[in-house]
Amino acid sequence: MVKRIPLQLLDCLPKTGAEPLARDSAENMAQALKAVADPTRLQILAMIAASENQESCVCDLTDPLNLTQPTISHHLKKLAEVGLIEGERRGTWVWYSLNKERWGQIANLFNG
Amino acid sequence: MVKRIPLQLLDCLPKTGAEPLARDSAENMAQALKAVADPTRLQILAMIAASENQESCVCDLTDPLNLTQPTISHHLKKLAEVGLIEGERRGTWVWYSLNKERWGQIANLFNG
DNA sequence: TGAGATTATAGATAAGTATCTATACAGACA
DNA sequence: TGTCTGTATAGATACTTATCTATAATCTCA
Repeated sequence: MVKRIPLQLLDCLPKTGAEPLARDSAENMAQALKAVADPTRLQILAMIAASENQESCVCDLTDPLNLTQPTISHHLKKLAEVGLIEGERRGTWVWYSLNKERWGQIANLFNG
Repeated sequence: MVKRIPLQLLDCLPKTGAEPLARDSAENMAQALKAVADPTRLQILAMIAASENQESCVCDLTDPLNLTQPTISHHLKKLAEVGLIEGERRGTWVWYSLNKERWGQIANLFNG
Protein backbone atom coordinates (compact mmCIF):
# COMPACT_ATOMS: atom_id res chain seq x y z
CA MET A 1 0.00 0.00 0.00
CA VAL A 2 2.12 2.84 -1.32
CA LYS A 3 0.92 6.35 -0.58
CA ARG A 4 1.33 9.29 -2.89
CA ILE A 5 3.56 12.03 -1.61
CA PRO A 6 3.88 15.55 -2.94
CA LEU A 7 6.81 16.06 -5.23
CA GLN A 8 7.93 19.52 -4.24
CA LEU A 9 8.53 21.45 -1.07
CA LEU A 10 6.34 24.23 -2.36
CA ASP A 11 3.38 21.87 -2.34
CA CYS A 12 3.44 22.49 1.42
CA LEU A 13 2.97 26.22 1.08
CA PRO A 14 -0.11 27.25 3.02
CA LYS A 15 -2.84 28.69 0.85
CA THR A 16 -4.61 31.91 1.56
CA GLY A 17 -7.86 31.45 3.44
CA ALA A 18 -6.56 28.54 5.49
CA GLU A 19 -7.24 25.88 2.88
CA PRO A 20 -6.34 22.43 4.13
CA LEU A 21 -4.83 21.17 0.88
CA ALA A 22 -1.29 22.29 1.46
CA ARG A 23 -1.45 20.98 4.99
CA ASP A 24 -2.37 17.61 3.61
CA SER A 25 0.63 17.70 1.32
CA ALA A 26 2.88 18.66 4.20
CA GLU A 27 1.57 15.87 6.41
CA ASN A 28 1.94 13.38 3.63
CA MET A 29 5.49 14.44 2.93
CA ALA A 30 6.35 14.50 6.61
CA GLN A 31 5.06 10.98 7.07
CA ALA A 32 7.37 9.68 4.37
CA LEU A 33 10.33 11.57 5.81
CA LYS A 34 9.57 10.40 9.33
CA ALA A 35 10.02 6.83 8.18
CA VAL A 36 13.58 7.68 7.16
CA ALA A 37 14.31 9.97 10.11
CA ASP A 38 15.13 7.22 12.56
CA PRO A 39 18.65 5.93 13.23
CA THR A 40 17.68 2.28 13.36
CA ARG A 41 15.74 2.47 10.13
CA LEU A 42 18.63 4.23 8.44
CA GLN A 43 20.85 1.37 9.51
CA ILE A 44 18.32 -1.13 8.20
CA LEU A 45 18.23 0.64 4.85
CA ALA A 46 22.01 0.72 4.75
CA MET A 47 22.21 -2.99 5.52
CA ILE A 48 19.74 -3.88 2.81
CA ALA A 49 21.59 -1.70 0.31
CA ALA A 50 24.92 -3.27 1.24
CA SER A 51 23.78 -6.89 1.30
CA GLU A 52 24.23 -9.22 -1.63
CA ASN A 53 21.21 -9.19 -3.93
CA GLN A 54 20.23 -6.03 -2.04
CA GLU A 55 17.79 -7.89 0.14
CA SER A 56 17.63 -8.95 3.77
CA CYS A 57 15.34 -11.01 5.95
CA VAL A 58 14.40 -10.07 9.51
CA CYS A 59 16.81 -12.54 11.04
CA ASP A 60 19.72 -10.97 9.12
CA LEU A 61 19.13 -7.68 10.93
CA THR A 62 18.47 -8.54 14.57
CA ASP A 63 22.00 -9.51 15.60
CA PRO A 64 23.99 -6.68 13.96
CA LEU A 65 21.51 -4.10 15.25
CA ASN A 66 21.22 -5.72 18.65
CA LEU A 67 17.44 -5.52 18.68
CA THR A 68 14.70 -8.08 19.11
CA GLN A 69 12.86 -9.62 16.20
CA PRO A 70 9.55 -7.80 16.89
CA THR A 71 11.36 -4.48 16.95
CA ILE A 72 12.95 -5.16 13.56
CA SER A 73 9.58 -6.23 12.17
CA HIS A 74 8.09 -3.01 13.48
CA HIS A 75 10.67 -0.88 11.67
CA LEU A 76 10.35 -2.84 8.45
CA LYS A 77 6.61 -2.29 8.58
CA LYS A 78 7.10 1.46 8.95
CA LEU A 79 9.42 1.53 5.97
CA ALA A 80 7.05 -0.60 3.92
CA GLU A 81 4.08 1.63 4.77
CA VAL A 82 5.67 4.54 2.96
CA GLY A 83 6.78 2.32 0.10
CA LEU A 84 10.50 2.51 0.75
CA ILE A 85 10.92 -1.24 0.97
CA GLU A 86 8.95 -4.26 -0.13
CA GLY A 87 8.76 -7.71 1.43
CA GLU A 88 8.49 -10.92 -0.55
CA ARG A 89 7.89 -14.22 1.13
CA ARG A 90 9.98 -17.09 -0.18
CA GLY A 91 9.34 -20.16 1.90
CA THR A 92 9.81 -19.48 5.57
CA TRP A 93 11.68 -16.22 5.06
CA VAL A 94 10.43 -12.78 4.02
CA TRP A 95 12.98 -10.91 1.95
CA TYR A 96 12.94 -7.14 2.08
CA SER A 97 14.40 -5.01 -0.70
CA LEU A 98 14.61 -1.31 -1.43
CA ASN A 99 12.12 0.34 -3.74
CA LYS A 100 14.52 2.55 -5.62
CA GLU A 101 11.85 4.45 -7.48
CA ARG A 102 10.31 5.47 -4.18
CA TRP A 103 13.72 6.37 -2.81
CA GLY A 104 14.22 8.64 -5.81
CA GLN A 105 10.83 10.27 -5.25
CA ILE A 106 11.74 11.21 -1.71
CA ALA A 107 15.15 12.39 -2.86
CA ASN A 108 13.38 14.69 -5.29
CA LEU A 109 11.57 16.41 -2.44
CA PHE A 110 14.86 18.15 -1.82
CA ASN A 111 15.45 19.11 -5.42
CA GLY A 112 12.33 21.22 -5.84
CA MET B 1 25.92 25.74 15.89
CA VAL B 2 25.88 23.57 12.80
CA LYS B 3 26.49 19.89 13.32
CA ARG B 4 28.29 17.63 10.88
CA ILE B 5 26.16 14.95 9.36
CA PRO B 6 27.34 11.87 7.46
CA LEU B 7 27.21 12.23 3.73
CA GLN B 8 26.13 8.76 2.69
CA LEU B 9 23.53 6.24 3.75
CA LEU B 10 26.23 3.61 3.97
CA ASP B 11 27.86 5.57 6.77
CA CYS B 12 25.06 4.10 8.87
CA LEU B 13 26.02 0.51 8.15
CA PRO B 14 26.65 -1.24 11.44
CA LYS B 15 30.20 -2.43 11.82
CA THR B 16 31.16 -5.94 12.85
CA GLY B 17 31.83 -6.29 16.55
CA ALA B 18 29.15 -3.79 17.52
CA GLU B 19 31.25 -0.70 17.08
CA PRO B 20 29.32 2.45 17.94
CA LEU B 21 30.67 4.57 15.12
CA ALA B 22 28.07 3.76 12.51
CA ARG B 23 25.36 4.19 15.10
CA ASP B 24 26.64 7.70 15.73
CA SER B 25 26.43 8.46 12.03
CA ALA B 26 22.91 7.10 11.90
CA GLU B 27 21.79 9.14 14.89
CA ASN B 28 23.37 12.25 13.48
CA MET B 29 21.73 11.76 10.12
CA ALA B 30 18.39 10.94 11.73
CA GLN B 31 18.49 14.11 13.80
CA ALA B 32 18.89 16.22 10.70
CA LEU B 33 16.11 14.39 8.91
CA LYS B 34 13.80 14.65 11.92
CA ALA B 35 14.00 18.40 11.69
CA VAL B 36 12.53 18.20 8.20
CA ALA B 37 10.10 15.38 8.92
CA ASP B 38 7.42 17.57 10.45
CA PRO B 39 4.51 19.03 8.51
CA THR B 40 4.63 22.42 10.17
CA ARG B 41 8.36 22.78 9.60
CA LEU B 42 7.94 21.78 5.96
CA GLN B 43 5.39 24.54 5.62
CA ILE B 44 7.74 26.98 7.31
CA LEU B 45 10.53 26.05 4.91
CA ALA B 46 8.15 26.41 1.98
CA MET B 47 7.04 29.83 3.17
CA ILE B 48 10.59 31.06 3.57
CA ALA B 49 11.51 29.72 0.13
CA ALA B 50 8.49 31.39 -1.44
CA SER B 51 8.78 34.75 0.29
CA GLU B 52 10.44 37.71 -1.29
CA ASN B 53 14.14 37.92 -0.43
CA GLN B 54 13.69 34.29 0.72
CA GLU B 55 13.43 35.32 4.33
CA SER B 56 10.67 35.51 6.92
CA CYS B 57 10.29 36.72 10.47
CA VAL B 58 8.30 34.90 13.14
CA CYS B 59 5.33 37.19 12.84
CA ASP B 60 5.06 36.43 9.12
CA LEU B 61 4.43 32.78 9.91
CA THR B 62 2.03 32.70 12.84
CA ASP B 63 -1.14 33.76 11.04
CA PRO B 64 -0.87 31.64 7.87
CA LEU B 65 0.03 28.56 9.92
CA ASN B 66 -2.53 29.33 12.61
CA LEU B 67 -0.05 28.71 15.43
CA THR B 68 1.09 30.78 18.36
CA GLN B 69 4.31 32.74 18.35
CA PRO B 70 6.13 30.46 20.81
CA THR B 71 5.28 27.43 18.70
CA ILE B 72 6.73 29.05 15.60
CA SER B 73 9.85 30.04 17.52
CA HIS B 74 10.19 26.46 18.72
CA HIS B 75 10.10 25.12 15.16
CA LEU B 76 12.53 27.72 13.88
CA LYS B 77 14.91 26.75 16.63
CA LYS B 78 14.72 23.10 15.64
CA LEU B 79 15.47 23.96 12.04
CA ALA B 80 18.34 26.23 13.05
CA GLU B 81 19.84 23.57 15.30
CA VAL B 82 20.50 21.35 12.31
CA GLY B 83 21.69 24.27 10.21
CA LEU B 84 18.82 24.34 7.77
CA ILE B 85 17.97 27.96 8.48
CA GLU B 86 19.75 30.92 9.97
CA GLY B 87 18.34 33.86 11.84
CA GLU B 88 19.64 37.40 11.59
CA ARG B 89 18.43 40.13 13.88
CA ARG B 90 17.75 43.45 12.14
CA GLY B 91 16.28 45.85 14.61
CA THR B 92 13.25 44.41 16.36
CA TRP B 93 12.80 41.57 13.89
CA VAL B 94 14.74 38.36 13.40
CA TRP B 95 14.85 37.31 9.76
CA TYR B 96 15.18 33.62 8.99
CA SER B 97 16.57 32.37 5.70
CA LEU B 98 17.38 28.97 4.21
CA ASN B 99 20.93 27.66 4.31
CA LYS B 100 21.01 26.22 0.82
CA GLU B 101 24.34 24.51 1.25
CA ARG B 102 22.96 22.60 4.20
CA TRP B 103 19.83 21.80 2.26
CA GLY B 104 22.02 20.35 -0.47
CA GLN B 105 23.95 18.28 2.04
CA ILE B 106 20.79 16.65 3.32
CA ALA B 107 19.59 16.15 -0.24
CA ASN B 108 22.81 14.31 -0.93
CA LEU B 109 22.03 11.79 1.78
CA PHE B 110 19.60 10.32 -0.73
CA ASN B 111 22.04 10.31 -3.62
CA GLY B 112 24.62 8.07 -2.03
C1' DT C 1 13.98 56.03 31.31
C1' DG C 2 9.57 54.02 30.07
C1' DA C 3 6.29 52.05 26.74
C1' DG C 4 5.34 49.19 23.03
C1' DA C 5 6.53 45.54 19.72
C1' DT C 6 8.98 41.28 18.50
C1' DT C 7 11.21 37.13 19.79
C1' DA C 8 12.89 33.56 23.15
C1' DT C 9 12.43 30.64 27.12
C1' DA C 10 10.10 27.93 30.93
C1' DG C 11 6.83 24.79 32.33
C1' DA C 12 2.73 21.85 31.57
C1' DT C 13 0.11 18.59 28.88
C1' DA C 14 -1.39 15.49 25.45
C1' DA C 15 -0.14 12.66 21.64
C1' DG C 16 3.11 9.79 19.32
C1' DT C 17 6.55 6.05 19.23
C1' DA C 18 10.65 2.85 19.98
C1' DT C 19 11.30 -0.91 22.51
C1' DC C 20 10.29 -4.95 25.09
C1' DT C 21 7.68 -9.58 26.38
C1' DA C 22 4.14 -12.67 25.17
C1' DT C 23 1.65 -14.72 21.73
C1' DA C 24 -0.28 -15.75 17.20
C1' DC C 25 0.46 -16.85 12.36
C1' DA C 26 2.80 -19.18 8.35
C1' DG C 27 5.67 -22.32 6.01
C1' DA C 28 8.81 -26.61 5.86
C1' DC C 29 9.38 -31.17 6.82
C1' DA C 30 9.34 -35.63 9.07
C1' DT D 1 -0.61 -34.21 11.91
C1' DG D 2 2.90 -32.33 14.90
C1' DT D 3 7.15 -29.84 15.47
C1' DC D 4 10.40 -26.49 14.37
C1' DT D 5 11.80 -22.07 12.39
C1' DG D 6 10.84 -17.45 10.91
C1' DT D 7 7.74 -13.47 10.96
C1' DA D 8 3.81 -10.57 12.53
C1' DT D 9 0.77 -8.69 16.01
C1' DA D 10 -0.90 -7.21 20.74
C1' DG D 11 -0.19 -4.88 24.80
C1' DA D 12 2.71 -2.32 28.13
C1' DT D 13 6.10 1.17 29.23
C1' DA D 14 9.28 4.83 28.95
C1' DC D 15 10.79 8.56 26.24
C1' DT D 16 10.19 12.23 22.97
C1' DT D 17 7.80 16.20 21.25
C1' DA D 18 4.24 19.59 19.36
C1' DT D 19 1.53 22.75 21.34
C1' DC D 20 -0.19 25.94 24.63
C1' DT D 21 0.03 29.82 28.47
C1' DA D 22 2.91 32.70 31.12
C1' DT D 23 6.90 35.25 31.37
C1' DA D 24 11.47 36.99 30.25
C1' DA D 25 14.63 39.19 27.07
C1' DT D 26 15.70 42.44 23.31
C1' DC D 27 15.16 46.30 20.46
C1' DT D 28 13.07 50.96 19.04
C1' DC D 29 11.65 55.29 19.98
C1' DA D 30 9.61 59.15 22.34
